[in-house]
Amino acid sequence: MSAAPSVPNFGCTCARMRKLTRRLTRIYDAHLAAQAIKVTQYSLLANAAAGERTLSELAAELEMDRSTLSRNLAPLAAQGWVEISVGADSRSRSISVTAAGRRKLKAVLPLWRKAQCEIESLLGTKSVGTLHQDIEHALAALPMLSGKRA
Amino acid sequence: MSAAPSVPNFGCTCARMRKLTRRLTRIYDAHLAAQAIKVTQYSLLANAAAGERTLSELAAELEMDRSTLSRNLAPLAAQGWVEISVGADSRSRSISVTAAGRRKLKAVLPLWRKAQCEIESLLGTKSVGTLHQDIEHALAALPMLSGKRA
DNA sequence: CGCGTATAGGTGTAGTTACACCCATATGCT
DNA sequence: AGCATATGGGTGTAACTACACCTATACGCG
Repeated sequence: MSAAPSVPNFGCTCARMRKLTRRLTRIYDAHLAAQAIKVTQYSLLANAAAGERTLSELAAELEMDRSTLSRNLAPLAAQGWVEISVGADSRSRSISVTAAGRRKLKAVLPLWRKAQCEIESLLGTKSVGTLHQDIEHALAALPMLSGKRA
Repeated sequence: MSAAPSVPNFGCTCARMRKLTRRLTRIYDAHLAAQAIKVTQYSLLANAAAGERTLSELAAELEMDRSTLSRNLAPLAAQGWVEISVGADSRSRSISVTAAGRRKLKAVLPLWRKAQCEIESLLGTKSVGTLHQDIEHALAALPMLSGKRA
């Protein structure tokens, strides 16, 4: 099926991805609501907890515009979960997760796990696996196009 | 691999989806930029072109919050691509694509096609197929959770 | 040392997304 | 007819996303 892409709506990979992303985000957010945190924030916090890095480094990892990351960090900083300090290079900002941030991560983890388990039980562990593989394959094959070209 | 979901970042389906969605959106947007339209807007316009419907009906199809759709339609209406008129039920709004909107769709289609073809050639037609299948499967299996519960 | 350029972040602007809440209208029941 | 309730949309608020552009700092070269 779908020999040539002629019907945009049904065949648009981006639109489909976005639709599923909306659905997934709502499901995760519903689970995490009890801890008053969104899946986007939890994910960002968890990434930041992997080690202190500059804003640019973290943005590159997440393939997110630096300005986007800057703004997404703001609510986390406001809650005291991350600290944004001036780095060695005084132009740069060093992002680190605070003790409160680590406590928050611990508190949210079981809720995230429940969400993830729900997804896996609804989709089947196997399906989730292939979905992850597909995503990984796409991330490996597609150009990043992030921020500035070259 | 990934027996039990213990490492949130790497195993979070939502985070992975969001990351790939960011990447895809940037790629499509780069192609569509020549026609000064975003893939989200093009997709919405194409959906709306399938037939005149109320805002709620369209929102249900797209699984988008009604307020979200309302706001996403605003720029399209501002460009004169869609018309938002009062429906039979005077509380409702009827969304229809204008002649200009259809012309726009025609003009953008080749750009969208180029984007979609680039994706398919980078990923492989087969991979895109399985990705679409996985997405479809997920959309069929996961609860909508949209708007108001029940 | 000083100047030109490159780099790190922030701001302005704009669009995407959703929840809570409000207003207006429609509907149903008495 | 009249009131209670349900439903369709809009607004307020807040977060996510990115591009263009600006500022400040760093770095390299003469």
